[in-house]
Amino acid sequence: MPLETAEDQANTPVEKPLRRDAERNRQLILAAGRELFAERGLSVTLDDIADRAGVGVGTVYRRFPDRDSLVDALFTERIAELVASAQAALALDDPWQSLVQFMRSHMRAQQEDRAIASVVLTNSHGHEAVLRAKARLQPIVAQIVERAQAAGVVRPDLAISDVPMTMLMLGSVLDATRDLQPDVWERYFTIALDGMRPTATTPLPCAALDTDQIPEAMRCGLANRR
Amino acid sequence: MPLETAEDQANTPVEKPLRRDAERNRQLILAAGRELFAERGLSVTLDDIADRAGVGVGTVYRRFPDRDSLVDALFTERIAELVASAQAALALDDPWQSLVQFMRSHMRAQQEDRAIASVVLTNSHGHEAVLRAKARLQPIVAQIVERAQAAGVVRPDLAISDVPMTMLMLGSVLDATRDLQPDVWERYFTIALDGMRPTATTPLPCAALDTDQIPEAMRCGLANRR
DNA sequence: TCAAAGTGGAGGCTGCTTCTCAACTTGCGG
DNA sequence: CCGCAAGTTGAGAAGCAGCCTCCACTTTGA
Repeated sequence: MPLETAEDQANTPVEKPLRRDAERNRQLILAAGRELFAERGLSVTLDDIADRAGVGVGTVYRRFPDRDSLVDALFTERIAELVASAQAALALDDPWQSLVQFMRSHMRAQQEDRAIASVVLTNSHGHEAVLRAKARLQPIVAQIVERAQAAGVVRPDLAISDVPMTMLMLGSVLDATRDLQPDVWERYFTIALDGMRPTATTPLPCAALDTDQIPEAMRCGLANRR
Repeated sequence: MPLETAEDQANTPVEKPLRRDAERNRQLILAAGRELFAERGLSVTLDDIADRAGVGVGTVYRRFPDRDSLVDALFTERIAELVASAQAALALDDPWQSLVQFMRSHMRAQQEDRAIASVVLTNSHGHEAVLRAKARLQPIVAQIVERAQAAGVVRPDLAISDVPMTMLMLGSVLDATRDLQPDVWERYFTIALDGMRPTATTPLPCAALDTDQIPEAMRCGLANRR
């Protein structure tokens, strides 16, 4: 039996180092993808990205067999940043500020990058890398909400699933207004937060979605944003 | 000089009565359009509508030169209903209930008809008939909000434009959840309403959109819903 | 009865995206 | 400095979806 290759040993494909020009192009493509996804959302075409990167489409397809591979490469890191900021939020002493800060940093991320909501909230984009990154997010959110609830700083009928749904809602405002007045979402963010406090006690008239219904809901709610 | 035709006199094209079969088909097309727009939103194609109506595409195009003519024919009446329910809301004694009832009936309309938000909130669909119908809505909404403000039943920094924006937000929840649990929007409706009450006093951190920016915002925010 | 009105739906057109391929260029180990 | 594997390119194939036209045919009603 022959010696195993590094690839076999690690079970992750070795990246035999790319030729220098190829690596340079890869970086150009990643940079272009980052910019374009941020500016115009997930609906940009790989042709657009090739143009912006100053390379041919063929080069893009050689490096990233499909759009999701590129998404994977680009968003794993962005999501890790979100996870980090969620952890930072969770580390705050004040359970209410913890929730507020988490939601706000999520919204800021959406404001800076049109595509991030689609990737984070649905399961329709990217491959395993993105999935794994997202898997770390959900329990932190749950902790943040549960802690707020235990501390009595949110209305008692608030559910975990209300947080992503609120993100979705505010995201629609963001999309509508980013070209006119990119900060207006903060008005509705404030309204939503005030509506979540325990002082706002009109009982919520309907059961919340289960957390496991959220991906499906987001798939529908963001279908249009690609 | 020949006698003027009725058309010239009225400046509205006379509808010389259609042949019986043609009129029957027209009704079939309208019914199909109503159903399909309600079920699937404005993005249904005229081909789809022809199928549902059981007529050929050609027949649809003969009767309605473009999608917007059909939208005009279908939504003028729906919008008139909205105007009526807004007036009914305005007629209530309690200024707060007035606002709540208006918004709720608007949401109900959205729940029953996927297309109505796109038609009512943007200026991108339909022709003059729809425009004229909508023109009657805006001043009523303004009155409802102003009265609520004068009575001190909403936070003082609430703007008129916050109402359509809230509709947009809640609409995104509705779209996301209608197939899972069509009433969940009421949770977020409640949260939003609680956040609009004067007890919720975190000051709104950003100026509201002008009412005349609303159509543009809605055009962006609903672009995806067609 | 028959001209005018109306019909259907295959198919042309346009516009968009994804992805391929064959001819060409470049980097680098020997 | 050479040769070739690796890389590049971009036109265009292929596929799809929607919009709308056209004309041989049917139906209506004066």
